[in-house]
Amino acid sequence: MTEAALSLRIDLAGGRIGPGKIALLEAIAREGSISGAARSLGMSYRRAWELVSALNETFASPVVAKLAGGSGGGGASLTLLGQELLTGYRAIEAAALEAAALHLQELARL
Amino acid sequence: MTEAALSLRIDLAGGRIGPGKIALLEAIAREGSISGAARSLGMSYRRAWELVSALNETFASPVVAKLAGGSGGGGASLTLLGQELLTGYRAIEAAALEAAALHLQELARL
DNA sequence: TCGGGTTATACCCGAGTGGGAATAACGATG
DNA sequence: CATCGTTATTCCCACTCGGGTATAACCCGA
Repeated sequence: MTEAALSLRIDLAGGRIGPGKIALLEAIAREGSISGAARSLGMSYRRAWELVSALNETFASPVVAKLAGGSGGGGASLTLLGQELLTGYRAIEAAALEAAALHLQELARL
Repeated sequence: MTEAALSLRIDLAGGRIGPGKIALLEAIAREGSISGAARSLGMSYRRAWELVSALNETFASPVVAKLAGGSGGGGASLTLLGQELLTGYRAIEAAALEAAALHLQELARL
């Protein structure tokens, strides 16, 4: 039982990306819409929309593709860039976590 | 030139510890007082004191030893626990950074 | 006994954050 | 062309964070 958890934040040129935005991206991919993702995460639609907006501003091309109106009212999905961001972050997270696991246990028993 | 920087935050049972508190601890060790550390970091004494208070609440025993009054007005220094926390965090940071460096470069060119 | 720099603490206030609600725009489907 | 759930946007407001300020308490050394 490791009492200590590690959370990563990446500073890109366009902005910061942390666990919250990553979780939102995953929820969007899973739910198929921003509003659905917000509901799923217990977050207000307003905040989710703002986060997506910030995410899309972070890179040269958007990370989330949005569609207003249409069948089912529309929806949102990850662009290829968004999927790459997701897997990239998770890869960094996994590598960092594995490398730090030993030291983390040590620190947890302080 | 790595465009992407990584910052770590550790969630212990008693609270979270990130780059800010670690920098403060280092400044206290270097300056010998909370107020000196605050000045050094361009931070208000009020905030520095609050961070130290939060840090000391995080663990069973204090991380910063404080002394009011006395020669030079008093001062503050790191306890043994505080020094261990510092080196532990830096070790985790170094390990995580090294492990993630490759993936970070990849992500930076998105 | 006084000075001085520190810790310790309370108060006010501006800025930023984010929720809640309301409303418009959208567009495929029936 | 009406419906429906979504995106998009705008208000208002409570809460938090942190700076600034002020003041007390502290205690060694001169």
